[in-house]
Amino acid sequence: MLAIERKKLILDYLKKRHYATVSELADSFHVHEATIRRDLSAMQKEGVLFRTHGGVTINEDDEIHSEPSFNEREIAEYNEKQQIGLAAAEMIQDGDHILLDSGTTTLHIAKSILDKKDLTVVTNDINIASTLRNQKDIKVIVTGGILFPESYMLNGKFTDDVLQSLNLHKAFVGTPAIHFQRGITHFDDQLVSAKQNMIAAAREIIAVADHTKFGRVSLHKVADVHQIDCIITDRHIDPEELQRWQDINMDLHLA
Amino acid sequence: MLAIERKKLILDYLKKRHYATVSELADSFHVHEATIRRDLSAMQKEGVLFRTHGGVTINEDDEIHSEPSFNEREIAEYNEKQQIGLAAAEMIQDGDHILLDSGTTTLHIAKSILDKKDLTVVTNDINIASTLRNQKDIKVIVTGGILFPESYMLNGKFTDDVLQSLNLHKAFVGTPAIHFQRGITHFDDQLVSAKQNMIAAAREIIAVADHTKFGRVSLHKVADVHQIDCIITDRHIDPEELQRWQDINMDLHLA
DNA sequence: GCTTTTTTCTTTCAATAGCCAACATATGCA
DNA sequence: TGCATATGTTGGCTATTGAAAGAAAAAAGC
Repeated sequence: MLAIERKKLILDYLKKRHYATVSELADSFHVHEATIRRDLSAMQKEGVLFRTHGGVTINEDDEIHSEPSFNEREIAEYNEKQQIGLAAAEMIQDGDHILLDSGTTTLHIAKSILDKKDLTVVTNDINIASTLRNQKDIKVIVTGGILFPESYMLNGKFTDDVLQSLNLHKAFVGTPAIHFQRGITHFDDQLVSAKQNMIAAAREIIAVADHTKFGRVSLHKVADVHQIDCIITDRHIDPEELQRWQDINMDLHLA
Repeated sequence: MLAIERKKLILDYLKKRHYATVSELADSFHVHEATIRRDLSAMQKEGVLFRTHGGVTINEDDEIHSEPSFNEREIAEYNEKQQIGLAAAEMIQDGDHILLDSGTTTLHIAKSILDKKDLTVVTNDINIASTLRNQKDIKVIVTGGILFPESYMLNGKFTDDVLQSLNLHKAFVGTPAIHFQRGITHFDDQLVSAKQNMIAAAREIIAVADHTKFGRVSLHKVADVHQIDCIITDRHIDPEELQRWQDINMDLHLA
C-alpha cells in the first residue's frame, strides 16, 4: 500500500471516529508503529490532524471548529486573526454584497463590520449569522445545508444550490492550506465543492489565512492562484514566503 | 482510550448535566480516580471547567453564542414552554426525522431532545441549530434563507425551496394564533409561506402553542384545523377552550 | 462550638506504554 | 550498480497511569 493511500485512509477513519491510537492504526494497516508515527507527524505538519500521546485526533482548528480554547494555538493566533478581520473590513464598502466563509478568521471579519451601512452578507456559518443578526443595516442570508458536526458550518447540496444562485461583489474565503504555486487546497474533500461555489459566485475573491497556513499543500485542490484576487494575512508571515507571492504579483495585505 | 478523548467526553458530559463527581467519572471511564483528577486539573488550567471538592462543574460563559439579554418573548411563559418542550420530546423516537419551526417554544423542544439517538432535525432557526450542534447523534439541517431582523429565524425563497424538497416524519410548528374553527393564522404574511411548506413536508403535524395563543385569529390563514394532527399546550388553558377542542376530537396534550 | 471520622485531594514513586533518533534493511528507479 | 525513499529495529528517554501515604476538607457526632 502506498503511503499516500494510507494517509488518506487515516483521514477517512478520523472523520468518522474522531480519534485513533497509533497501535490501532498500525494493526489495521499491518505496518510498524513507527511508520504510522511518521505518517502522523507529516500530516500534523500539514495541519490536517493533531497528534496526542498515544494517538491522534482530527484538527478541526478552524475550518470546522469553534470549541473555544481547547488547544493553545487557537489562543496564540487570536490576535492575528483579529487583525486580519480589521484589515478585511477596510476592504468592504457600504452597500456591498459580500460572502463570508465559515471559520474563526472570517468570524473576526463579521465582528469588524458591524457599523457598515446597507450591507448584504451571505454566509454558511450560523455563528457569523448570529453575530450579525442584530444589525439593522446588514441583511444576512444563510446558505442552509447540513450542520457540520461540532461546528457552526453548513455544507452539502443545499449550500451549493444557494451559492450557485447568487452573484456577489466580494467573497472572503478561509483556507487551511495555501501555496504560491498549488493555490488553495483542502484536506477534506467534502468541503471543496462549497468553497469552489463561493469562488464562482463572487466578482472579487479575497483569501484570508493566518501565516501558519502558508506553504501548506493538502490533497484536494480548491482553486488556482490566479483565481484569487487578493490575500489577507498577518505580519508573522515568513519573509521568503512573502517574496514568493510578490514575485508573482499577488496583492497580499499584511494586517 | 486516549487521554484527549476522555477529556472531550468529560466536557460533553458536562454540557448535558452541569455537574459530575470524580468517582462517577472514574467509574464510567474505568480509570483510576487520580487520572480523572489529573485530567480535571489540566482542563481547569485551560479554563474550560471548574473543579470543586468531590467533582467538577462547567464554566460555560465562553460560548460565543450565549445571548444574556433574553427578550421579553423568551421570558414570557418560560416554564410553560419548558413543559411543552418536554412533552414534545416524549413524542419523538430515536431515528425520527423531525422539523422544528423557529421560536422559543420549539427551542425548548430542542433542549429536551439532546440525548436522543440517530435523530435528523430540520430547522429554520439558527439558535435551535446552535443548541443541537454538539450532539453527535443528531444530524442538523438548516433551511437557509434571509435572517429575520432581530431574531434567529430564516425565511424567504431559499427556506421554501429546501422545505419543499424534504419529507419528514413529524413537524413541530409554532404559532401566535390558533382557533378551533379558523385553525392556525398569522399576523405576518411573509411567514405564511414557510409555515405552509413545513406542514406540507411532514407526515404528522404537531402544533405547539402556550395557552395564551388559543382563541386568537390573525389576518393571514396558515392552516386549517384538519391539517393539524396534534396540539401540545400547557395546563393553564381555559377549560371551555379545552372542551371546544375535545368536541372536535383534536388530540390535545396538556404538558 | 469542638473533636472525631470519613471523604477527597495532593504528592510521590514505580511500572508501563509510548516516543524519538539513529541505524539497518528493503524497495524502486535511473 | 548507486542513489533515494520508505519501512523496520533497537535502545534510551519521556509521559501517563495506578497505588499508596500523608494533608486538607467536609461530614458526623457530641
